[in-house]
Amino acid sequence: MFESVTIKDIAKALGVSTSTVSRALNGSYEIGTETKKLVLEYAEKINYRPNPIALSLKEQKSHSIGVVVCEVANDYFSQAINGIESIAYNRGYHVIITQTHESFDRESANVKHLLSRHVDGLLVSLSAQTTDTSQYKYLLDKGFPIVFFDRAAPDLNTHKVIANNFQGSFNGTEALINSGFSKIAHLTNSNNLLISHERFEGYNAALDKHGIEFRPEYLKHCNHGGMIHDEVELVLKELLALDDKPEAIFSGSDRLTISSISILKKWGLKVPGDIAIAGFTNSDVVDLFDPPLTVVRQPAFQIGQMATEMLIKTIESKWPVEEFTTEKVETQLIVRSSSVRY
Amino acid sequence: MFESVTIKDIAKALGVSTSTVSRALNGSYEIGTETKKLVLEYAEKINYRPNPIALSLKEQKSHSIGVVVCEVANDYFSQAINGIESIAYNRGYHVIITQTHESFDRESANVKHLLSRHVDGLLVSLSAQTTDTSQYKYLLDKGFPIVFFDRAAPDLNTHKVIANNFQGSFNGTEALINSGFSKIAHLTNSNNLLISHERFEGYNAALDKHGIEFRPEYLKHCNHGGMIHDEVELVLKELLALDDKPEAIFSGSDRLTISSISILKKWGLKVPGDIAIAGFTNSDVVDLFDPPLTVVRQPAFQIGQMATEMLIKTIESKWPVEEFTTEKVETQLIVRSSSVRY
DNA sequence: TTGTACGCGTTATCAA
DNA sequence: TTGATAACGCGTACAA
Repeated sequence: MFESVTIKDIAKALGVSTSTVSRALNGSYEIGTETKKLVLEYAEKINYRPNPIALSLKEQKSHSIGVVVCEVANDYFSQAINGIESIAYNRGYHVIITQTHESFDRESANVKHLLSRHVDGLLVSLSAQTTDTSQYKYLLDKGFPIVFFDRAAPDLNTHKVIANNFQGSFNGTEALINSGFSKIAHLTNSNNLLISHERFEGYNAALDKHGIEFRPEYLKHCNHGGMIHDEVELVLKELLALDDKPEAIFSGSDRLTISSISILKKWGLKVPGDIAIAGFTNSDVVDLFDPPLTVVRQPAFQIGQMATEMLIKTIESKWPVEEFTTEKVETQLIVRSSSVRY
Repeated sequence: MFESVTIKDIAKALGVSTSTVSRALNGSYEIGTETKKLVLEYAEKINYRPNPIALSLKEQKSHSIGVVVCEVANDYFSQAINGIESIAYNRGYHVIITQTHESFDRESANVKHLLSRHVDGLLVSLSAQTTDTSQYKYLLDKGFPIVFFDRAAPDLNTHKVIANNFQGSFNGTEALINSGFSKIAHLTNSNNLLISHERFEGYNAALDKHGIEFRPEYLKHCNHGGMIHDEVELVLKELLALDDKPEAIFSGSDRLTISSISILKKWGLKVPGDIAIAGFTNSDVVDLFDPPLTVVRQPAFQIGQMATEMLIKTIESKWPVEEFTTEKVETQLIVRSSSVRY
């Protein structure tokens, strides 16, 4: 079953040359019909499978794609990887996953490692720390296929697949406003990330639409410098120490949403009640919170699929791609009682 | 950066032969000290990286390991994959992940696919549907390295890494008993899975220790035949229709725990209150349930790491392994107020 | 100490 | 229509 049958074995068994076998297998027409049939039947019989490694060496393609994400054990990314796998599998690619743990150094090391593995292309979601995108620029300039998903580099000219962060954030914030809150803080990821900007804009636009003035002291970033829990704790302390405390928080990330609730509960505050929370998350158990959480969900699986399709298309197109597209995928707002004013 | 530098390039640049370069790079001592130095310095300078594909072809090793799990987007498995990746990465292996979605057919297709990819070994967690393990037996008999983790085949003689399901289940059930429940149902995975047996035994032993009689009608399996949600709904209906309804449920799986709570809440039942729940899960947000859930957590990351280490050790040992080990990893009981009797 | 030649499995090019 | 051969990048047995 796993000991490899090669075209040599077939050639020897059938008394033909390896090139004949190769031609028969690859459907080339410059071959005798009966010879072809013979080879195909025998190949089928002994369950011949071409050796992908030899193919790779020959074609100078690894048929693998590299994935750079911050964390695998994360609802959003595990769902995205699911989507990536599903497409890659069908197209005959395999996927090498690497994690940055939000560190720029690990991110560059991962990219180098993947390159030394001769991956045919890269699927990247930037780390929160990353500001220097020159390595990607370098690769892109040489025509190396890279597709960014979710956390894209704003200045790089390539394919991108991202959620409609503006709209998602707008909707989530508006849900809080609709249930009577006007003092709404915004807790979000590193300012380095484009998604943070987009989500802030959505938040801001929602305030604007409802005639609520934006207060700079209500905007808090977490840069994932150290332990996320400590960072969130600090930021929440600052928010609660304000003269005019926020009544609600709209959170721009899964991890921040969960951390916040956890900390606030630890402090004995009721969520909602003392303070309401809504935010981005892809966890499917937040529905079971009491009360269930109002969330903005990203179509992670679909984003993974789209990015992978784009990447493979880019890899397999012989001509350098001229037109880069940015796909925006709609988010889903799920309003639950957690954003209802008590 | 990504255009490959080969030993040929180095040889040409330095006016030596490729074998000299190869020898210098591989630290062979039958080479002139200054030649060696020269080569190494130049290789470093132009950032030479051996082509892993050529190496694979030469060595008849792919330096990759295949992973078979039911689902990536699952707390337990994404954490396990994290562990797998961390070890594999360090040891120079990469990881090809496939999903069964609990289907036996997909499982065998995945194994075949991984084999045709020439993976050096397999890390397998069986699908809930799988009863026929002959394909693994066949491979193992040929000396192909396979390590099972979590969901192992009882009848196969190979390395296994599993959580101490008995103890975990015992502890979880006892936590419910300690808070005053005696009518405790057990909801668990397919009877095909060894872990289901072990978990049932743990549950049973806890009842036994506390002089509680086991009732067959309190034991319910979910076979993942169709939609898990529907299956759980059916099973819960049966439990609640009993003359002597259970006061608590000890659940033997992440998905079942979450589904149950979701359905019971949908029916307007309070959890706990009307019925208490405790169970296996690796989700880290169940702490935020109100009240927080009593759970048994598996050290998924560690299990992934151990399984990968074992597999790589098996792959790299030239002699067929005689002694197969079964590693038991302790689970962690986290008692929360959800198992307190109201 | 170094260079030449071969093989790993495959496809492509050329010759027969 | 088919076969022999080179090439992909590497390591290594063997020859020098």
